[in-house]
Amino acid sequence: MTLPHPTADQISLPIVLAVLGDPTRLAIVRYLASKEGVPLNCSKFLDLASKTNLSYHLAKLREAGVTRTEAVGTSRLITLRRDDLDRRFPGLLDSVIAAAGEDKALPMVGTADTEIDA
Amino acid sequence: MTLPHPTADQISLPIVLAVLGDPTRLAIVRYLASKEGVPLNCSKFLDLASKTNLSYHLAKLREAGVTRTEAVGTSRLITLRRDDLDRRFPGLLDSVIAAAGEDKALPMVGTADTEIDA
DNA sequence: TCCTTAGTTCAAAAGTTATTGAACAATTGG
DNA sequence: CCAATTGTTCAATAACTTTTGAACTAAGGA
Repeated sequence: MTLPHPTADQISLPIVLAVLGDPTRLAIVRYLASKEGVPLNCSKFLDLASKTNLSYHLAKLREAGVTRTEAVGTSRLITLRRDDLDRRFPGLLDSVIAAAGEDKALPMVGTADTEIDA
Repeated sequence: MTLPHPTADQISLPIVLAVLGDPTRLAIVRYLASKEGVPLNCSKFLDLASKTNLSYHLAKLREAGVTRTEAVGTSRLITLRRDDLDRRFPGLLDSVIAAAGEDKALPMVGTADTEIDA
């Protein structure tokens, strides 16, 4: 049940930049980076957008090669493709995440939510 | 005759990423970086797009704070806002330019042209 | 002054991306 | 099996972005 992902060398710079150029998706990536290593499921991001819209944005991130999505039961476990991105575009993800970390204008994940660490 | 530019602190990360997410604009930025220090005029980029369309893309770059545009006579001298971008988003421009440098899929500036160094 | 060069503006058309709601599928727990 | 949970798909619409051509401005040279 593996969803379609580009291989590392299929990842395109303009597509990655365009995909990260959306505030909702940038907020998702920032949150994924802040929990690096921990695979998160879609519901974590429900305060950013509707379920349907989230599905759309998470598909964009996956198709661009920014995230990896594993289907486990009815859940999707989402992780950052850090090694592939670092190999392909050294330093890019780090600088984007560092810059996003400072950004008060970006939507926040886990502010209206019950924030229970599972 | 100074055209409107955002101040350094008005430069927004998602807007910069979205603006760089267009292949034509990324090619412009790559070329500007390759000639860093040398202000270029719009005509340098005529093999990327029509005059009208270039005007549009160069305005996007300027409004996002990626480039600075000086009006000199009937020309516009365009430079990268490297210091402002570096201050605001350390490492970002460098990693984008390095990644773009390798990218064979991006359109090229100065391939069909008469390439006379003025 | 007239012509050319360099670039902008405007409105329309074309294309693309984002958002929505309703309906669907698949897994899991009771 | 039934119901709930988790997420997807589809079609429609809304909202933007890109591209175009024609008309324009502003400066500079003959």
